[in-house]
Amino acid sequence: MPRKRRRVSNLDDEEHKSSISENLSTDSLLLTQDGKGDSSPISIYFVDEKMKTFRLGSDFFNQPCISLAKSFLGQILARKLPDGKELRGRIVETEAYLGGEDDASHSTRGKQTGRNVAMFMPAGTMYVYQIYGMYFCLNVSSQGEGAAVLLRSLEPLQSLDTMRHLRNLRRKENGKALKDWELCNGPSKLCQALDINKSFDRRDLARDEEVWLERGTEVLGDQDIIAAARIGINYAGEWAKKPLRFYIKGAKCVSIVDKTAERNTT
DNA sequence: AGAGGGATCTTCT
DNA sequence: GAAGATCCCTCTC
Repeated sequence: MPRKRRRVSNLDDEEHKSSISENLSTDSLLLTQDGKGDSSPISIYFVDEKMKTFRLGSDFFNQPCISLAKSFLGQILARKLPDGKELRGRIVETEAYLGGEDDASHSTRGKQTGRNVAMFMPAGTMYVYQIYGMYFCLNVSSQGEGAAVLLRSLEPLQSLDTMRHLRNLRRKENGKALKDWELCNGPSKLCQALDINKSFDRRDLARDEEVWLERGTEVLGDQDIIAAARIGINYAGEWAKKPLRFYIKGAKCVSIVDKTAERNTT
């Protein structure tokens, strides 16, 4: 039986030239980890002359897994397509996968395989794996052996028309049009919308030319973050219940809202 | 709003 | 050979 495969046609040409990087000020070049003031400020920015944009560097990624999972919230994931078009989205939901002790992690019990080696590579390395035979998920390795953060949802900011086009490639023609908030509200949806696939596995998010992270404009505090159980890991026993999923309270594009967790957070 | 099933194939046992 | 860090469509309440 011939396999159906829709052709990836030329992307929409509408321009969205507004550049977020141009609006970034330099007065917040320092941050304190966890906002608790218990560690000295670290420099996390550098200006990539080649790309003419601010981006978060290796120091940002080199922090403990849970800390990094929270720190991702509010930051901006940027993607440059081969045709030069830039897509951006604000990260609103992540999950921490701690490594050896974590039964839900691909790296549980220190298990290292061909698939998950990126989890053991230096902090900031992207781990992209295919799931259910047809989707991709994007993780970023953190401090800690085999630990990584799954990026689950973005609030689309730039080039939404292109994101919608990329998302529609695998959908029925008769299907309902995707709302803006549905473009990236799931781990594999964001990979579709930003055209992130297996070729990004093991690449460095701090230095890659096609995808990078920028400092968001809003400063978040602990009161803005909900901690809830992770999704789709019910097989993991006790670890399935641990509050290792983090999302921005009230954010529109969170994939699954946990009302119980929100009640217990106030 | 929620339940259920199909799609689809790599990875590891 | 089976499961899976998912998504989408359809059916029902």
